[in-house]
Amino acid sequence: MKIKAINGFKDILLDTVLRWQHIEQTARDIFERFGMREIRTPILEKTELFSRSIGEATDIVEKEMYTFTDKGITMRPEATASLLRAFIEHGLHVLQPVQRLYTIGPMFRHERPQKGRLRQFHQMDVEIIGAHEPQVDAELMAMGQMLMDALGLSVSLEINSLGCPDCRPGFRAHLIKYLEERKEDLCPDCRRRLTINPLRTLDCKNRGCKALVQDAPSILDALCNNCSEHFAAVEQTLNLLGVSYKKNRFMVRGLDYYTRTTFEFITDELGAQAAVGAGGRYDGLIRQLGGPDLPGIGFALGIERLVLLMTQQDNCKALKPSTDLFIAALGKEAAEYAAVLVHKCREHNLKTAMDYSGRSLKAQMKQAARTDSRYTLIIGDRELSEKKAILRNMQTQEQVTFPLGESIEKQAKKLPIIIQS
RNA sequence: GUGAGCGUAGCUCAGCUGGUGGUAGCACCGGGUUGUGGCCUCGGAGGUCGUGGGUUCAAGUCCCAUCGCUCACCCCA
Repeated sequence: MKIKAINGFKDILLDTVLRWQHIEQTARDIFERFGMREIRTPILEKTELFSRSIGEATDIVEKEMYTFTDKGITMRPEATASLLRAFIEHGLHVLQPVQRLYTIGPMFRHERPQKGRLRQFHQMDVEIIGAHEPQVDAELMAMGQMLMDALGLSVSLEINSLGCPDCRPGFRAHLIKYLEERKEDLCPDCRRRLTINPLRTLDCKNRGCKALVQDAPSILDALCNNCSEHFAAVEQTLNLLGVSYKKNRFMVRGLDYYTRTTFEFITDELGAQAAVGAGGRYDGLIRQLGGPDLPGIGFALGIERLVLLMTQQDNCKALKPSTDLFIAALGKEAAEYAAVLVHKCREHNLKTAMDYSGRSLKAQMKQAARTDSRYTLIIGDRELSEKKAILRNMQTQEQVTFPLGESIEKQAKKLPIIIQS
């Protein structure tokens, strides 16, 4: 029996890795322009950390966590909880009134895999802790949009407010009342949601529910003055920054800790998975986890989903591996000579390759083409005795003589100058 | 957890109502080009048809089971 990777866990191969690297590098660059600092936290945490932050009754905590039940530890299903734990544990708030943090890494959820959804998936997670100002909410969204633009991805930004402990319960009661009166018209899932998480009905894909919910009370009308002003200021700042967005009063969040502003970067090109990034404000969470009473806001981007989108929107043509120089050797002595020259060239910063199998020149040229080599240096025993190798520009097909008279060290210094000019 | 679909070469796939596994495409190796890649051309290598049972003279094909994968629901990045 062949051993294969387990379901929902994927190898990331060769060219695909280049897309990952490009996404991560672009993200780090932009995050750091916004003053974000990277932190890295362990993958395993006390189970309680997640149940307390994400919410005891959420699907994630109820049935999706990889938990070592005998040890009371869990593989993180998301990053915010871990990041806040580290923030609190190390008292990072005393270093700066506002901390801007990001982390990149794998998350684990035991869900049924499908397109854009895996059991081990990767997120880039950004959090701003200690700022309650709505400008920060908008700034974070603007940063997300900047990243999407830099990656050449076309997605849309939707925003909503979920209110706060002052106004959400009232709205919730209102909504329940409205839905109860129309219970017969709801899909079976929504009837179940009514008791577990009534806000979720706003998000239902069922056509009947969608229509029904159109006339349901709107959370945006139910916000208290503070939340309402906050949301208005977020909108105003987005407008000032030139970030386009759409208000979506039906957008809800799966995790319990969200308050006020929530937002999603969405696409309709990933099958059933719409969100490539999502987040929001969580003003009570840090205190709830035993830390100082500080507000926070953050969001996560799904790297696999970005890679899929990027591949689908065809924005990765330029991402190809290449080699500066391929050295083709013919004959035993030439091969020995070439092996040393290859090593020296690498010391001088050239991406250099050769083939040790002693195959025909044709085969070696083919290999050079396959590695997308810019130049090929041909050294046969004949060239060796005449102290003149042939340097071929693979693109223009021009060939010049390259003298082998000097020491290998000197040649290795000269080659980069020729090749990089 | 629920539902549907699919497992044939490294990859993408043909294979009709059962009758000897494809000169298929891509990739790989070699020749045509006596020492020059991409294009062309010729050849070569590569398979327990996911696995186990059953029906049959005969199963890649039909039936059952099992494993795996995919997509969708739920939920979510």
